[in-house]
Amino acid sequence: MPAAMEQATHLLKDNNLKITKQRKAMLEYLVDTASKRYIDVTSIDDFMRQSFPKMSHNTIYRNISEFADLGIVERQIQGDRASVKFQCDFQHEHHHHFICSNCGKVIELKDCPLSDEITSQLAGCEVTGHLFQIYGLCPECANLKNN
Amino acid sequence: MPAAMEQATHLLKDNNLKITKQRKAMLEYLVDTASKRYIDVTSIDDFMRQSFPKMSHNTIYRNISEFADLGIVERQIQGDRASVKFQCDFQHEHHHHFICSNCGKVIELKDCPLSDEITSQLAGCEVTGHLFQIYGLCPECANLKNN
DNA sequence: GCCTCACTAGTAATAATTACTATTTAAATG
DNA sequence: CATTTAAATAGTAATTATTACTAGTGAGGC
Repeated sequence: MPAAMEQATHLLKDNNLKITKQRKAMLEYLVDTASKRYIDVTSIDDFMRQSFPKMSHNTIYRNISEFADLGIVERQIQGDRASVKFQCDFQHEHHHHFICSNCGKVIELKDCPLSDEITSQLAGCEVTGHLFQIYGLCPECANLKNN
Repeated sequence: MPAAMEQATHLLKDNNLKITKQRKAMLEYLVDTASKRYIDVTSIDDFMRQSFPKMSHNTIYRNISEFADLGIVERQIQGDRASVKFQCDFQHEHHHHFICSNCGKVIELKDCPLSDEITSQLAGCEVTGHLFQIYGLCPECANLKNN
């Protein structure tokens, strides 16, 4: 079992969630397809229901929600589609991403732009989070477009 | 007529779009309520249809789209709701925002975190845009919460 | 004031997501 | 290993947000 699966199932157990066939199948699919790119929720729904015709929307959406709550996947709207990506690494240090707007692929960035200079402009505010992302075409998609 | 309305109607005319009662009413509402905060699209829909019971969803959504295309409003997903904000200033220089996750209010930031150091990590990529936003509670909402 | 084309109302369809409930199953326990 | 039980699931239906379609209307140029 790949490390990512280990970590994910561990997290489920720690939270009294059962390792069902459905969850396992979903996690495997996500590790395979959404480890380095965002994939939209409806195509997860489509795929799972093709592979397991008896699976209900409910199950898929609920599980995605739970995975997100546990930090197993990261939710985000790409373009106008609700998407998720498998968490890069559970013990990974804070970082940001370049995201290909064509294929959803992500590239990790080293820097975090949050600085004292910036937060000092926010006197009285309670800062809870931030988002920094660069968009564009990854080398592969840029090539395809220019040829 | 406030400057923002002037600019917006000018932009519409320049693009062969007519200044209809419906558009005017929507713009007025947006200038009033969405100049310094994000407001979600469904509540625009609700409000407009309360004020003008004969207005159709179609009209509201189409106009929001057109306003967005012209840069009159800025679209964004806040939490999980499609939201818009009136454009800060049409000739305003590039900047980013702190956004209150409770009330949607925005505070402008001076800095842009995009640097050569960062883009140099993206060899081969075609960068088309970026997003930098800080989230949290504005001073008012932070106060409310702590009392 | 008239004409034309963009715009709108009204209705209906679609897509994505959530709700509900009877049944099933993972996994804890004896 | 058999029993038990809370959690999860399937199946169906509802809801919510958004878009499509078409006949009729009105803004604004002439």
